[in-house]
Amino acid sequence: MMQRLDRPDEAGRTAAAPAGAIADVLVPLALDTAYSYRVPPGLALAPGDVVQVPLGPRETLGVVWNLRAGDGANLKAVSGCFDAPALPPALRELLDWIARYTLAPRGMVLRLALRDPGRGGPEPLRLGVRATGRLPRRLTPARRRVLAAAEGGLPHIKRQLAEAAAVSAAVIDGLVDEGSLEPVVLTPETTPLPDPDFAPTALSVAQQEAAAALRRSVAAGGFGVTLLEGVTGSGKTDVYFEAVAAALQAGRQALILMPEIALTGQFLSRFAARFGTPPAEWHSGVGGRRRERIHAGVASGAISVVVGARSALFLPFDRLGALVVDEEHEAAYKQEDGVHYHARDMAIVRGRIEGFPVVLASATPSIETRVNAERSRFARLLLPERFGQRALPAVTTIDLRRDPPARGHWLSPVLVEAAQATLERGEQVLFFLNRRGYAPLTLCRRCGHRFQCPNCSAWLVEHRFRRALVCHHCGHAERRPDSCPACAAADTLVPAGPGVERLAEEVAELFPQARSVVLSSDFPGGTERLRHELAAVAAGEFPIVVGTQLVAKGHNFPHLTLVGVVDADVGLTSGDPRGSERTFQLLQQVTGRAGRGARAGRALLQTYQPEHPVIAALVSGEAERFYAEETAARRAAGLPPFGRLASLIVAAPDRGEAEAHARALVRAAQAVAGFPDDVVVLGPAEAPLALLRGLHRFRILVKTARATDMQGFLRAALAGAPRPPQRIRVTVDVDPQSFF
DNA sequence: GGGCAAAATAAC
DNA sequence: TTATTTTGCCCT
Repeated sequence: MMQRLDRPDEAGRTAAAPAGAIADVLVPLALDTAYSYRVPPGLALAPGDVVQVPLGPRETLGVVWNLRAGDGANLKAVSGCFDAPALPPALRELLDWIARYTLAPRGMVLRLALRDPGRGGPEPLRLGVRATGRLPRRLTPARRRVLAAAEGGLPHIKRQLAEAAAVSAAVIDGLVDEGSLEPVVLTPETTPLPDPDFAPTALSVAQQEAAAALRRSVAAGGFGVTLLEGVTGSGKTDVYFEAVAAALQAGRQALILMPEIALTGQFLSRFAARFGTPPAEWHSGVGGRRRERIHAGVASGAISVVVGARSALFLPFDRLGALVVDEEHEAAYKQEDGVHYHARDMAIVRGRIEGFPVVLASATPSIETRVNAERSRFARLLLPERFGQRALPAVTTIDLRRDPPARGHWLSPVLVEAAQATLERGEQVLFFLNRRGYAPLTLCRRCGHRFQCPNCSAWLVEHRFRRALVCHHCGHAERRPDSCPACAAADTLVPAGPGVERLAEEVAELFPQARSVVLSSDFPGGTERLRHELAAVAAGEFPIVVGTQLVAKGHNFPHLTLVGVVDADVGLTSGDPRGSERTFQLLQQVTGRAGRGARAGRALLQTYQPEHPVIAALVSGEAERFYAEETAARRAAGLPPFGRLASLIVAAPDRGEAEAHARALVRAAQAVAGFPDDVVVLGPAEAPLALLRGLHRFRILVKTARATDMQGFLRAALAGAPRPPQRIRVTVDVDPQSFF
């Protein structure tokens, strides 16, 4: 694995500078500068090589960022070079760019692209068998079938050959003993490459036009961004598959990015149906050896298509010809710890550096992407209709002021009646409520005490199944007491408001004869069982589904014809600058789940504010109007994508300390930059992971609409701040387009 | 000033 | 990130 000094250079490369060379090596630590090392004679190095270098008293991994002449007599020497694929120049350029843009140390950005080479050792050799042409002494019918299947002398995997010949593995072993088959080592390249001409999909006219446009831009090569916008069910996937096919036909590679949650088996088989083989899969669940294999395959070109979550963006592709960002509006593309980056934006940067087209696909694009399309920075392709003449679900509101639920209930009689009728027709109903747990607030009906998180300002949410009060902000959990902690009265605690668990209780009472299931991210039994239940829902096993936003993503439910949104106002009043956009996207996706099977669907939104622009847009189907209004509102408020925003995040184990330091930083920033109104403390910044690590985080929002150099501003703010007191960390997040 | 733990800092 | 150095705090 390691090419040590005492071993000859197996790759056979000649040493770059025999007179003596110096390598500038970047190590994956919180360091911004590459360190210089002497290249020992006999070690052939090239920029991008993964090397081992001494660092202080230990040895560490690094990447050669630059090579230059010089004897480097006063420097430590590079210890060795790994047999891992070198980082292509364009990828190094991307990493430098991201470091500069996000103000992260270059070493931390490098970390994103390095996955411990050498760990796990070499790939275990897979053994296969190959026909030798020698006949066995006795030729039985079973043996005849095996030899027929193995004809041609190509190597076969034992199990697959046995299956193809409809015999047991014992027959194969027998033939090996006879010398008719010989064992051979299978090379990893035996994995078939996706075939762009395997099974082209029949496309609608609108799809054909969009696909042709994408094919043209991929075939022409060069950088460009295209927004592929299509209502749910319009067949965006089939269209961007054609972009992937065009890249393959041009002899190039393709990458499809998806939010991790959308990467389902359903998607992979769809890909296999089009290209004859599933793509390489890259996400947090892919571990060890497989990761390394994909890494190497991508670098060598043995892998031509990868489908992956945001980190796949840093794979060492050499010949990328197309990059698709599916569900581009998803917040999951934003990395919130370590290096703060938005994978969609960085995908575009990679496209610009390497010169290939980028496709952003969504039924509900983000505001910034729509603005970029309107300003012609992105091309826009629209799929306005559902595939196969299927109508979009009719969306109507239930005005809760006029048709309120019965006391202590949450479902309006109008919705209950519609659900009843749907169930009688043998169709499926989804009650959607984006609130986990039993009740969002617990209070004492004697003294009015409300349970609040000790760390955050949020209320504690009752989870009846777990018998706990949980903070959805930071993960803090405590046992639900029997008596009020404030006034000590017993049995006076009451749940206020509904969560999905409580809704399920009401549903069971209203429709006792119908099987129902509750689906949310805290589903008991973990991801495995959850996936199983989702499949059962898709198969129509549950007439009633009660679910949170989890059911809005990825899965297709062909039996679903009625979606009842129990509280359409959730998220509209939260004060989040992206609240309207998020709610619109979520409800559009959820209501779009109805009527994707044989029968038409409809959706009912329970709301107190039917006239709200988001609700009105959903009902009228005028997405365009929503985008126009929201864009105008953003422009007026100086919010993204019009205001330039960045943030400093101040973290410390102690809440008071973190806040005090955040305020000190704001004062320093104001003094240095002199825009008193454009620096605001927001906080506490939610960050479940940070809090699990025992850190409280405060976010300072820097809003500079004027043509100020954002980076200069931030550096000045940090430089002018008092020296950070002990145990406080400040991280910087520059993200003008997608702040929240 | 010793002994110990926590915090700060250098790493080519 | 990790190993080493410095600082802070309690004690005698």
